[in-house]
Amino acid sequence: MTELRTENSMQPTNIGLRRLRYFLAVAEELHFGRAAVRLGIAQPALSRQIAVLEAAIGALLFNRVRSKVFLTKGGEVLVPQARDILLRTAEAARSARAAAQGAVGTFAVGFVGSATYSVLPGLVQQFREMHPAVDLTLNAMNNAELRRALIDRGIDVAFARSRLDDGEFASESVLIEPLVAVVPLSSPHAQNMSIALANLAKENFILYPRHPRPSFADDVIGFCRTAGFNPIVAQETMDLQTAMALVSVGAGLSIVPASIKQSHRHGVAYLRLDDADVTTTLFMVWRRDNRSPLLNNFRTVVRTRK
Amino acid sequence: MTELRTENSMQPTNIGLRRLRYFLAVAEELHFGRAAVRLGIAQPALSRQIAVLEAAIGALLFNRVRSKVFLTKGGEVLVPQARDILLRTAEAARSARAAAQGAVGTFAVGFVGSATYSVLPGLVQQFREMHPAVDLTLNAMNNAELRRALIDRGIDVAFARSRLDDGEFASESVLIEPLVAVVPLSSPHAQNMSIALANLAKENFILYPRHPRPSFADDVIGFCRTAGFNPIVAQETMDLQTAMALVSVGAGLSIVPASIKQSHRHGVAYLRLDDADVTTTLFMVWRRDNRSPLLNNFRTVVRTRK
DNA sequence: TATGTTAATGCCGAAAAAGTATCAAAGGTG
DNA sequence: CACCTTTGATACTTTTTCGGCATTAACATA
Repeated sequence: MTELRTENSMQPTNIGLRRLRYFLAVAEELHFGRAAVRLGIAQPALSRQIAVLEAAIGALLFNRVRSKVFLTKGGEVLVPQARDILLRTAEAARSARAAAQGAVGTFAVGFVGSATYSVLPGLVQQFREMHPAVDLTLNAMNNAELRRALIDRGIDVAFARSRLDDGEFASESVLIEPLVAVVPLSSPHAQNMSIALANLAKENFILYPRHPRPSFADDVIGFCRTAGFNPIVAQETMDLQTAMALVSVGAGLSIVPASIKQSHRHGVAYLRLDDADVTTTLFMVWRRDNRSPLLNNFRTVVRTRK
Repeated sequence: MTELRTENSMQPTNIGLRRLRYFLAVAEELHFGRAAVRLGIAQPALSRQIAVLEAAIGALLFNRVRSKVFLTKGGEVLVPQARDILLRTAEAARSARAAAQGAVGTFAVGFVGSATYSVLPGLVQQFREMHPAVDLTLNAMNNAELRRALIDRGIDVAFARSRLDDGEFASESVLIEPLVAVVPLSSPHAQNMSIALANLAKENFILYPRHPRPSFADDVIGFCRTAGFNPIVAQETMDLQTAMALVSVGAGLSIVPASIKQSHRHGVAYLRLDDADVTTTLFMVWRRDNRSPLLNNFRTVVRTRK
């Protein structure tokens, strides 16, 4: 995150942000045609750009097993990094513009990726409207990184699925949401509106993230045990999007926060879980000794939002 | 770092990795003509690409004042982020390829940015030649992040300018190098081969990094105090490259590790410092309980390299 | 005022990307 | 098994972007 010489050894200039966006679209749809529609381009153009990207990287990113597309191991590794790069690019542009226009203050928000599906986008937008001159930055991290960033004062608030318990921190519950099961449309369960976890004991589970443990995947395993079974873990993915993509092609089912339903995905059905207390809570966490007035303003936005 | 939805709100598709590379070249040279030569393109093409980038970001990145080019505040903010994005892109491609080819193991190296000028590139290259199937990843961090990453086992070894003292860590000095003063060619001192710090008491110092403190900047201040004066800090920059660029246009002088001399920069001269013990040491740090055989192999490379 | 330096502009050709049409391979169906 | 559907790849054309060269504009300096 600091300086690094530029000149040497950044060879394959054939990667490009556009191609990374295209790659992510295909990775998320696992379908060239639909990905092309989503990107607003024709399918042949997409096929070729992916081919160019694969050549630049020096490895196949997708297995085209006739009429089905899967991520290769390499593609799976690339997905979260590509998202990260695109996010950082957007953030870099934002913060550069803010700095150029003479930002009055800065306010840094850290969050777990899954928070982007629920309240976070609205909160950020509202705060930015109220404080256009403040350079609000966003940073996706896991729980361990969030805790460290709070301690180091690298961020002002964290949105996490735990309180990151620490005597120095204060926290507040922002959103309690139920978990839902995501199943392929081809599954017999897809007809139902809801299901009990116990009925999924024989199914293949796709869990995430693979690292770092303990993670959301362990919470899901815990709920299954409470329901009286150990889930069959067919696959572990690095992130939620990859898990959803695998569900959509019938590789198994996954358990996700209900807010994910907002991101419409082809080929999957969402089932309410009948089990009680199968929920996940999003917390806002901050340092008690943070006296920034922006923190108070931000908390006000969060509270009035609810 | 983790998942994040892609579809919405990543608007200005006009940024592009190529333009970021161009931007960095201009930022480092502070001169369109020389930057164009370095990039192997003509100057008008460069001017226009920078203009496109500025339009995409929505702010001027350079002040073109009287045939001198300066970074605006926005440009200064963008520099380290652009470097970070390019580095991450290269790393993403590397790790995806390694994963696709079935990496036998992974080995993560963290480092402070200034280490890229000395032994680190050679070590990495040598290790990769010896272990082509190992996915060696690189990550630039500051000291606080390095310590945390070691504790969290996010990296296997750290290269830092301190031992990151911790009972769990072992460390080894890799390189002790003198500091040198960097002055504009226009400075009267530029004629000399060396100088005593005390003779710089009246000069404007450009220090880095601005964050996080304590940092290398504080070390430099400490050396000056030992030499009997408090330096006049004309400017603090976010990174070494920006500091060097400011030196080259006459904004002041800076104190940097001697290995920086390898990156040839126009308009500056490097002066040895006569003062004794004005040095900086690069340490390799790792966890005592890390039993990875790759760690031992890496240490062997480091030792035989010396 | 003349001259030199340096970034911006105009214009044109080259390269990259996207569109349309079409093909080929795999799976499903009667 | 013939036939149809689905889906990604290929061929070819059009559009857009990028870069080069020549020139200009803005300063600075002699």
